[in-house]
Amino acid sequence: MEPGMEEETGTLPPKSAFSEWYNELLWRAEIMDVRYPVKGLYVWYPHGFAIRREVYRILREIMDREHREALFPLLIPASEFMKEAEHIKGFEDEVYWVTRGGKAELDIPLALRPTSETAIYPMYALWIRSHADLPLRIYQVVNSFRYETKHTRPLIRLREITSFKEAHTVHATWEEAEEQVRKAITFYREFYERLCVPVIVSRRPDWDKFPGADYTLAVDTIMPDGKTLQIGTAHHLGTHFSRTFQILFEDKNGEQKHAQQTCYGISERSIAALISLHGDDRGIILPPDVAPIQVIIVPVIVGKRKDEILAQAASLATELRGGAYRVQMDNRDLRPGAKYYYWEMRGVPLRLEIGPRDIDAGVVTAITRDGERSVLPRINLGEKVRDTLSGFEVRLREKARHRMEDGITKVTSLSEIPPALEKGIAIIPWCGERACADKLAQQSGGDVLGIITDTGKSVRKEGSCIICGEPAIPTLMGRAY
RNA sequence: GGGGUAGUAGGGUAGCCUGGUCCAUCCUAGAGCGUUUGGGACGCUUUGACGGCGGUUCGAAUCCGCCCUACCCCA
Repeated sequence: MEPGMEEETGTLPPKSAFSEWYNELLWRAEIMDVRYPVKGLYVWYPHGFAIRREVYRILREIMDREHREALFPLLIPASEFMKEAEHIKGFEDEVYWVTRGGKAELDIPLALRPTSETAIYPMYALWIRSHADLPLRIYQVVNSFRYETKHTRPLIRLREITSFKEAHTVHATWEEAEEQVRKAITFYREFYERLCVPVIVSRRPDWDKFPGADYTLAVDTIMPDGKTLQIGTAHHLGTHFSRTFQILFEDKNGEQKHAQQTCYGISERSIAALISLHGDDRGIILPPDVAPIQVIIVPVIVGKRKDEILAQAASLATELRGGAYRVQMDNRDLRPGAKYYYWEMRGVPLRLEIGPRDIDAGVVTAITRDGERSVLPRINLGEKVRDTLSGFEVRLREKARHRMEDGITKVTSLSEIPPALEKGIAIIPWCGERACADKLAQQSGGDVLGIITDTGKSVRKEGSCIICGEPAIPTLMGRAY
């Protein structure tokens, strides 16, 4: 940086410089500390971890409606891991191996799970006997390890994924499993709706599906720099794994059949999207649902009325906590302005100020994190706070949705693709052939994400392929993280 | 995978080539005391570092080797 061009200290890099903004935000807002001395591993600060807890509370709430949570071991014996050929091929280059216990070499090396199919399915083979055991729907929230060789990035590309929610379901028929994949997408849509994160769903091309799947649906969003981030996937596994791991059930006619399976996952990339889409030049912005502190009360103290003001602020906090808000009062010995900046950096949705003027007028001054100021009467404050917060949440969701819509461009010719990718996603007509997809990628600098669908099927033909002119299907292209 | 640059206190930098008065410096960094408080307060006092391991040397932030980590460029 040129001398004299320094940023005023105390401010973030502008969000328009997304990469720098993101890196600095992570520690300034106390989400992740990137200084842990192992590549690709990062530390959750308490505030980041508190956000994680709220986000995963919502995810669990949704999952618990028709899944049960369980927990499988981190270590997977090589003998199990190496059973499914496609799966091995997809992961073998990024597996960490435990080969010693103390000084002794292990007879069978143990893999640190990169994903848990091969830990879970041997047990499913024991658990499942008959059609009465189906469907089986289980999930777990665990860490997973992948030896990433590309550039690692906190919350986005990790060697330890700390927060992998993976669901694994088993069904009697292919169609039932297909229906489960479709439902997984509706669960994820609901989850991201609650985070106010807009998403777009597509079916990944066959060469980009999960290793060992019949097909893969993926949930993407557009980051502020225009690149796409995959923030959820759902896979129809068919009988690939049930054949390998001998997951058989006896159907109503007494016949032994291979089970049909699905799996689907979400990781802390959800939190990367959450903070990236909503944040601004002052810090992160959290939807009330996931804010560890929803309301921060800042007493504005003047010397001679100090006790009175603090008492009023404290009773305000008590009252609002009774209304089930997550409330904190900031009575540190700092100037009010310093506290405003502090809590704005950390994303608190609503700030209530109470000072001599407010007390005398019987009001509280309210400022939402997006800068809307209002004066609320002190009586029935709980109701007013609820309305203020829900209005804020709606604005946040709508703003993010509009930016996403602006980032998606429908194009019909090759030359239109690069400018569309600059902004975000291009919707192009594509025939489905790999050769054409490779040419598209090569000539536009983007990747084919997949065909637009929420269900994996019933895709309509529309237009003709940009490369070969054959009948085409609307397809997403983007620059993927 | 290949190449390059760098790592000095909580953060930002100087010093390194030419080894020694090096107790370096700045900040919304930390600690203490006091005065303050409606958008980043001020004064005084004070704490703290040379990425890790090994080597050369009477003496290493500085020279040499290996390792780790970060960033950039190319595949």
